[in-house]
Amino acid sequence: MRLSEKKITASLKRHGYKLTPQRRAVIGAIASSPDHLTTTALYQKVRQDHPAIGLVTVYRTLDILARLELICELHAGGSCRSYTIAAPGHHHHLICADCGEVIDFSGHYLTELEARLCRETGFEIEGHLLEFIGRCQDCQRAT
Amino acid sequence: MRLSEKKITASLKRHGYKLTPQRRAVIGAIASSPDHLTTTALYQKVRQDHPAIGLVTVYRTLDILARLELICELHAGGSCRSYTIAAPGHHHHLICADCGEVIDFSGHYLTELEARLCRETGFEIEGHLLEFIGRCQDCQRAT
DNA sequence: GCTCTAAATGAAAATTATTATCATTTATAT
DNA sequence: ATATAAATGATAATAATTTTCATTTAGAGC
Repeated sequence: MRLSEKKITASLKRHGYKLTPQRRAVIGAIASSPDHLTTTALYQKVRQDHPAIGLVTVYRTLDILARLELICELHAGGSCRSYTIAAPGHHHHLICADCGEVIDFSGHYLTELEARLCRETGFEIEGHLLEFIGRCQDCQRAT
Repeated sequence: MRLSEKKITASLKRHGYKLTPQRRAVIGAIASSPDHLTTTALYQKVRQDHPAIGLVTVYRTLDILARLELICELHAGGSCRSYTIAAPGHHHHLICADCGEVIDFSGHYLTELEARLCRETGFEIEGHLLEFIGRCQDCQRAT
């Protein structure tokens, strides 16, 4: 279950951040897209509603949202970093190596492994990222 | 089991790439480090033996090696991209959120999940990346 | 070993992504 | 309504990566 826009703004306020129109616009843009978007893509999307917004503000907002774990940051091939609304505890992606499509899937397959790694390495594990790389149906056909 | 330097150079030749001293130096540097290194870190390491090498050549070599899947590319927090010798089929990392230490661990925990995802989504899965984010023992103590 | 040629290199410039600075504006507690 | 700390946007700075291009070189063929 993805976080709602309302929960996100509530969490921002709870943490003492002001709720500016710019922040609302960024949250709106990210919440209304099912996909992972890069900072630049998001900037362009936000500007449709809010032409005066600065790229820097988008960066700053994403930074805050990611710290609060309200959005999910994904690092992948080439030009790094993209974001999507967080689905708490789930960071499971299926990424198409050709077209870059990202599908999220849910599941808690890793609890046991996580416990074992804690024991064996002394790491304190905070989260995980599981990505499968492959080719989506469309790109398979396109070959 | 990590790929040996010899296997890497053999694969390069097999694919029609020339074996230049620069490429040997980059391969040597990456093979002799147990850690993930960023391009810049690697550049500095290579320059100890080969002071005249250009940063561009390091980029180019890493690019080729990554394409041939002879090294493993890791995208993680902040200043992206680091590399280590590939251990075919294993892309399992334990990353410290504080100091950035990366520990590789082995295991084949995902085969079953992978099969299920193929069935359900029609993706053709080529590989995966499993990262646990947490804090290593040193950084836990440092708090 | 010597020659030739396509491939590789390195210097420099160009792009792109991200972060810092700072004067101005604004959300919100009072 | 007002005061003020926080947020914004323009600009500049930094960092990471890629492109360009003239020069050099690995290695195939003799």
